[in-house]
Amino acid sequence: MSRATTPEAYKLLHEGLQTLSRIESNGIRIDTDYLEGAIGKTKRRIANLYRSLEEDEVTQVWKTTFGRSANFNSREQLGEVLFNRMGHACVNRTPTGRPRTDEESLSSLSIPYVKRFLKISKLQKALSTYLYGIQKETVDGFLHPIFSLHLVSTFRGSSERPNFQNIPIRLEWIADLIRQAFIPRVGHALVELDYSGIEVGISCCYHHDPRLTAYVEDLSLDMHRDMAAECYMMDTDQVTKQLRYGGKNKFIFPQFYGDYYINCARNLWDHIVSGKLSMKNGTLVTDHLKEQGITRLGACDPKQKPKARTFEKHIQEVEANFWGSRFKVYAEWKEKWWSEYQKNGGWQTLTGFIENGVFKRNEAINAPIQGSAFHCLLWSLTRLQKWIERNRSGAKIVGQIHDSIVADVPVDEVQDYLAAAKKIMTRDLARKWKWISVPLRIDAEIAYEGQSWNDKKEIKIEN
DNA sequence: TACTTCGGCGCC
DNA sequence: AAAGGGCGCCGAAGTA
Repeated sequence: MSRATTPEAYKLLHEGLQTLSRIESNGIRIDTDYLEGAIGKTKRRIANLYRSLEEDEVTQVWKTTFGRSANFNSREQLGEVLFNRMGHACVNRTPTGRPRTDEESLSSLSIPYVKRFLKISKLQKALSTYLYGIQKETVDGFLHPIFSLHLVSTFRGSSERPNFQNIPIRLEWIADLIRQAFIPRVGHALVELDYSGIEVGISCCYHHDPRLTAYVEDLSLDMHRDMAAECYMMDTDQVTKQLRYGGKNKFIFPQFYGDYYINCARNLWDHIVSGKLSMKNGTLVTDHLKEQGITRLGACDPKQKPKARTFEKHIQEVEANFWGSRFKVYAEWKEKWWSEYQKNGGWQTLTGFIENGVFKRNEAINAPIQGSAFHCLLWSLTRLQKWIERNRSGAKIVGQIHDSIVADVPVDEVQDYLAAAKKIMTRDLARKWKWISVPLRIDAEIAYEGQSWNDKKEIKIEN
């Protein structure tokens, strides 16, 4: 059970919902010709890949195992073929005891068939969830995703039919395929504004950890680079973009979400091994770690104590330092927040919402941060929509992705829109909520007329 | 045919 | 002491 307790909290949701209705009504323009072509091409690519596997031994075993009911899309059947018929060792199982057949488990087998199977899976996901998913919801060249405020336990928003909040972006070749379908209206540009590091910033408003606050305040500091250096035991000036990515997405964020050293060690290790990553000076990171006395990952078994000279042991120490020293105040806040929740059965967020119910430790600690961060976005969204109406702007907000706002803006209004949005999202919001104790920053990206969402490039905001 | 569960995977 | 926060959508497989 959760409620908007204060009048401001109620107003935030009430107005937010009206804004989201406007966004749904606006819709985003879709290049339907492109979509049709991309669907055809992707279908042919998938068919060709399957054809190239017809002679493979795995295909033959698959046929003798399943006969008429063979389904070469089925991961469950693949698991049966590989692990029970062909004798490959299954190291990963799901909670129900079935062999795990996710990308990570399968790619570690290094079987040519499997490599191609995974490629087909990626294309199939792109085709069914995205290309077809977008096409079947497009009406007269526009897509109108639904945006809700009542479905997420943390008070974040959600999106469906289709989900506008999980359009591929991480893998370039998939992003290329999907995002080209999203285009600006005639005479418009797509403008995307996102709060940089809003959840980390809002977390500081709860725990006031001085070291984390310093990272947020001082742009010359770089937490992700620093933690990559510590995890991979190198100087900060040896950290490449990819290694920084590992520090950020395989250590810092998982740690903030409540993960622990065993998973982090595994993922950090896999990151450098499967990517064959090097330091800036060209040395392979695995070779470098060897020089530092670390030759292997370690058992990564929760029941075993990590052994000396393993990467697992090292990351355990990094973790201990992370919470015991570096972000000690944050760690103390987590304990306090958790025990207060256990005592009271709920909490109140900085944005004026009361949340009651049964929560696990990690959920209780993350929910207020995630929800309050989204409320920053939601407030900005309504203010921006009001600015658009008041100024008779031709800008149309077309979507929201948790910490970002996507709008379709007349080309000659772009600078006005950017200036107004920056004022609202940073200065006005900080004035509205006095508890915001860190600087608010936004980044802007733009895709011009004739381009697509896939072409968005960073753009400076003039004050 | 309709529905549920599971595993998997896309995003923040 | 426990051990990854939040979603929506897909196909496969089983059940009603």
